[in-house]
Amino acid sequence: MPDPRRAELGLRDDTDDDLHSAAIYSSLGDTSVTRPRSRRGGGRPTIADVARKAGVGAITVSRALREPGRVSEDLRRQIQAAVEELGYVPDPNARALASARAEVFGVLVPSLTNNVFAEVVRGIYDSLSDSPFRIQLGNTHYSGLEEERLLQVFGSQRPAALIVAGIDQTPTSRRLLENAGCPVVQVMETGPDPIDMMVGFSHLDGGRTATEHLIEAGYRRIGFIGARMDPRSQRRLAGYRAAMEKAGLFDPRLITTTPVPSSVSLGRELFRDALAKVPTLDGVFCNNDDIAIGVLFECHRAAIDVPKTIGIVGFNDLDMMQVAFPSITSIRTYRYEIGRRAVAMALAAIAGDRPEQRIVDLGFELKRRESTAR
Amino acid sequence: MPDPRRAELGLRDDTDDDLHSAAIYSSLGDTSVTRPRSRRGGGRPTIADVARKAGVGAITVSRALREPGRVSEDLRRQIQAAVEELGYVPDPNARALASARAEVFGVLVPSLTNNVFAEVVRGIYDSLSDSPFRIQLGNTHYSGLEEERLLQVFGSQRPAALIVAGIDQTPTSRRLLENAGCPVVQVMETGPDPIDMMVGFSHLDGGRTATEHLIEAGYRRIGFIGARMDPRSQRRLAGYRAAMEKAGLFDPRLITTTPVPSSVSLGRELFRDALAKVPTLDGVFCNNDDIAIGVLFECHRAAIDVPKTIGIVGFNDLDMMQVAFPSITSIRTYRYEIGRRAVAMALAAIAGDRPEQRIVDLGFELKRRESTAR
DNA sequence: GGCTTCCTTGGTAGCGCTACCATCCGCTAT
DNA sequence: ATAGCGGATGGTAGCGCTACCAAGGAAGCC
Repeated sequence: MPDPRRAELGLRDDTDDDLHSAAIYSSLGDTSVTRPRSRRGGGRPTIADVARKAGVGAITVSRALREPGRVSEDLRRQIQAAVEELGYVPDPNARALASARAEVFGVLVPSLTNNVFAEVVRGIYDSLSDSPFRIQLGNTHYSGLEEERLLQVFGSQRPAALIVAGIDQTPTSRRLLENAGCPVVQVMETGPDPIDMMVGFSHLDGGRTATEHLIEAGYRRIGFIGARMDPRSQRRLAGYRAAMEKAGLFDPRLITTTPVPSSVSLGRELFRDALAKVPTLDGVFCNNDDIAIGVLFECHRAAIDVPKTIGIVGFNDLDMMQVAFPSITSIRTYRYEIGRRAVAMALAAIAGDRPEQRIVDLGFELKRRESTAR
Repeated sequence: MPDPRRAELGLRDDTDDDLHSAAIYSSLGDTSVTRPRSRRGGGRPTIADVARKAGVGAITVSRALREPGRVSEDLRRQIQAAVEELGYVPDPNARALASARAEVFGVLVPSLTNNVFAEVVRGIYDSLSDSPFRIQLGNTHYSGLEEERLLQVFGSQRPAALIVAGIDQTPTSRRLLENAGCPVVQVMETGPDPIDMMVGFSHLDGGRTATEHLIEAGYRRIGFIGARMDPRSQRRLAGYRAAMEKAGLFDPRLITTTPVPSSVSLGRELFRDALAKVPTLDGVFCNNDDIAIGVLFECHRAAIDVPKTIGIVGFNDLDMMQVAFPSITSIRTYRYEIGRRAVAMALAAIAGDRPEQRIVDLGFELKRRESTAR
């Protein structure tokens, strides 16, 4: 257990120890004069300790650890042995300070609990787990201001790469990203004007595809139900609108949205609102799957037949959608893959071979299921 | 956009600039002799720049930023002005190196996508967003070995505090945590032997309460359905077992588990297995809400009446449970609050007033709903 | 008035590491 | 042989910041 007193008093408890150690050193006629155990460090072994034990220069230890190929095998082995014996672990802070580059990926997402971003983040973590890179995750809460603040904080660490969700950065955020001096990947969406690199798909096309599917299935009074209405939701709505207008079915009263964060219960409420507004509603394209599930449950509760009376389409295709009864049609998106690809592109850029394809569109897939099988 | 060539060649592009700047400085008879623009730093303003501009010593700037109370208001204002004019942001790496303490909270969770941990993490982030602390989030994938590895990595950064999920650390992990030299909070569960501090609740009691509720509602052949079966699931199962044995209803064939990660579709499959094994099954206590939702959908599909034929209880009480049709009884847990409380305790310990209550049990609540209203 | 005490401010010396350059060695080309 | 070259190794000098100590002055005390 960590010594409570140490933390309580805000003290580091090494002063005595180290005076002590220094005394021992000098009484042994050791090299304590040239390197008295510092009063400040936690007493953990440093690269100099390893170097001394291995009988080499500190810089050679540094090289053996970072670029093993540039050190002869003999020394490498000796150094490795010394590292293990001492339990040496490099100090990332010192490393970052000396090299002016931290082995850190900065990741900015608007939400931690939204399954969609959680999947992207998981892809990022999985891709980086065997690398020396750490991850600095920031939650912007869908706020441009918060994004700017976090970018400032992250930038001060000189990260190796930055991954940010979305393409609608504020001018300030954009400038911060442009001047970050490291690869930048915008994820979740594709767009015309990347800061550096992009991985995602077109939410507009997704919304359009979902809506066209409902139209083709014979639904006519198709509502759009959306919560949160972040830029990606807006583009799905734009896709919905485009499809509806093209079919001559558009009616603004069919749209029900709220800035409130999305949830299953909200889906249920919004659907009731929508039905109250347009009793002839015969289909809904839901902003996301949580909303769609809420709609489905409300249909059950109100004994509305799905897909006969109402057709339902979701967005993202969570695992739940294929299990639901009836199973729910949704737009399958590749969140995990987006995370993986973003890391792969960033790593390539760091390694020097920047991918020539700066914008990667991973697409989506319409999963037709029972909820629209009329 | 970051200069692609810079990253491509692995070069930093400041060499020319800085020779340049140095030349300008000296031609202006500036202080370039005492501080020629370094070749290495990114050319960003340092504390020395601020100090010079404000006409004070560097250490005073440092103090003004960290302990404003110890600097006169006059100087504080001057320094603040200089900071803003230069756009100075302290380098956290240099700070950590010099103070042997990084302003970082290390957080270890077994999963990033499991809503339960996502909520805890959200609580942690929200509690820390106005503090100077950054968060280092690690995903252990429910692996003790991975936890040890991450603890090693995190420890090398000298974090200000560590928050870890669960109480079943390996001996190595436990030793690493004990020697971390910072406050440690174990979250999600409570147990008898904290490493330092704990915030959570009793999963055993939760499992028992859920099961007792089913028994009281008149169900007899009550199954346990669980996926993943991490230590917390095991304890819920133990609670189930205790309740069933006490009522003389226990039968090992009623238990259906799998080490596979939990999901809604898995819930459906496990329920089918359970029913095939025990056709007289009349209730299920589900390891978590995803499983419960899967069970509910399968009941719909198979036209099994809930709650008449089968009673369902979930665990965690996601928002969805109250919206489902029928709404699903569940054990409400306070994940977000666990995250907040863990941070509050860690911050208190850092500040010096360690909470005298080292183990905080936030409890749970049985939410009775339609799925068990027989 | 002289002394202690506290408060404010600054100088110095690192924190642990790596960039940069120098050195040394063994080898090849002439 | 000897200059030239590339690879291996090491020394030096920081990276930007803060712990530690010292100094100076104001305020309080006898």
